[in-house]
Amino acid sequence: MRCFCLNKKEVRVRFAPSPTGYLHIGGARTALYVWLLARKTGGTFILRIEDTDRNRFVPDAVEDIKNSLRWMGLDWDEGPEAGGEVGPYFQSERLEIYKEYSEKLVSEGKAYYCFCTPERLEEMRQNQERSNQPSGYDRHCRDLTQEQVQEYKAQGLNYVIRFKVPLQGKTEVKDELRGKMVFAHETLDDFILLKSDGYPTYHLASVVDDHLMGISHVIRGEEWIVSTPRHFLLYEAFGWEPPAFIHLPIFLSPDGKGKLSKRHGATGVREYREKGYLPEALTNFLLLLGWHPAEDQELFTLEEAKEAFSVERISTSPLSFSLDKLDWYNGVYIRKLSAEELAKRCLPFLQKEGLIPEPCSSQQFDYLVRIIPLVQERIKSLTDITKAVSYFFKEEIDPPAKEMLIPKKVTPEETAVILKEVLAALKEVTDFSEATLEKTLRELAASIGQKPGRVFMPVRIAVTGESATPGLFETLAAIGKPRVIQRLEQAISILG
RNA sequence: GGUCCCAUCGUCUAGUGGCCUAGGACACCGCCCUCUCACGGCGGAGACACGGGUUCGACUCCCGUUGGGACUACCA
Repeated sequence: MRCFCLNKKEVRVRFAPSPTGYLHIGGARTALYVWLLARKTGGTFILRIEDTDRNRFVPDAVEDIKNSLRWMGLDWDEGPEAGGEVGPYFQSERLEIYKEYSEKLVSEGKAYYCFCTPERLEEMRQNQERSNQPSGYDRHCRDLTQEQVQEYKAQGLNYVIRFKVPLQGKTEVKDELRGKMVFAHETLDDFILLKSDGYPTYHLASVVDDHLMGISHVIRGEEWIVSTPRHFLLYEAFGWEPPAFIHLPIFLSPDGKGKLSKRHGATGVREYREKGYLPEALTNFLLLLGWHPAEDQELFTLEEAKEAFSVERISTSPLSFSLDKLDWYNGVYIRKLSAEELAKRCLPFLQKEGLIPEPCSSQQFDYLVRIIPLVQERIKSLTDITKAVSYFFKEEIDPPAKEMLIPKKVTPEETAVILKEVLAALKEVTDFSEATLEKTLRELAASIGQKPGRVFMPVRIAVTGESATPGLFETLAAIGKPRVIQRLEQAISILG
């Protein structure tokens, strides 16, 4: 039975991404849950940048992470730009702290200097693999004497600091969702705390920082479960009380094979943004990926999620997600937007396609706002807007193919006659409004003895070049008489 | 290989021993609405991995099997 009781002490939680790439969709889900827990409990949400890997550092990753979080509506109380009492919030600026704490463990005999070269380690690993032995450091330097250490240091050899894992016994760790897990010490090796470049490993840095920053709950991906005993061992070595741990189920690839990775399409939040997804849709989608409300409910604003969220309803099984649901959410939220708001959000996509100039005149924008309601329930992504409105903005459309203009079971000649009748009738219309156009065209169809559809379809294609469009009359009205006449004439000449 | 985690419709999930003939959502199929497409409405198909226990009674508890996954770096 899961039981999650908030301690009396204040909730301080952190999202601690590593700037080795753009904000990953899985990271975004973690950030969401962490933020939700903070907001739900009136706690503090901290953003901490774990930039301790100099080799994989990506220069604009921090910017991307901050932008993506903001785009999703997740604000942080402490961290980069926000400041805070327990900074700095970049681990690369806390090197002295890690050095101090790791040296402290060495002096207490709980950690030791290791001078093994990468080459030796590599060879050891290969031997272990070849003989099917469990992998792990062979503790070659664990029992070096003071003198040996001094000598190696004097020689200028590179060294790391390793944690001295007890040879016997076991460590019991607790996950708030999964309960207790036991790890025998024999299965743990003497992991590195401080690398030879003076940077800490994740294990050291996260434990030290979580303690120093007063973190109450660690929410992180399931891939960290097997490292948790190391972290408990560290808390114990320092004499600190460990926080509560909550491991989130990982995202599997849509084909169910392995972790979600770049091979399986978009993994970065920015990619979803560029693909025309709304932040409302993405967060709602992510919210229900691994968490479920007490009462069935599919639609959540961030505000509602803040109310409803609870750690104990997070699921534990790994999940492979399909984007179908995200597309559905996107459509739902697109339909909820006001015409003006949707127009604003679509504008960059239209400008990128060159359909609307940059900067956009107020007339252009007003026209867009007028068109939006016609296509609003027909697009499921912001990128769909360009195709949906192109014939409204273009002065001329590409001539439709002849076959396309001709309905089934109708001859080209008959189609031409119909379009000519329509052309003649529309030329007479002075009030080019939806209502008048509908009345005119319906009466015309009746007078020439044609079913409405037989008349409307060729007109639709002639004027838009598309067989699927918004309602014909509102479309004609929005395109305007001159262009409608011109496009009808173009179609008639194609048939002629 | 070793350690650990997980297991209900295709997908996300509800389910905490009798409320389950297993509920919802997306996707799928059909019908309705209709000038096309969409939206919307109605309906349909679709799952408790397997085997042992425990119990008057298991989707629910225990064990095993199988399957999936994570980790196994001077990466996080």
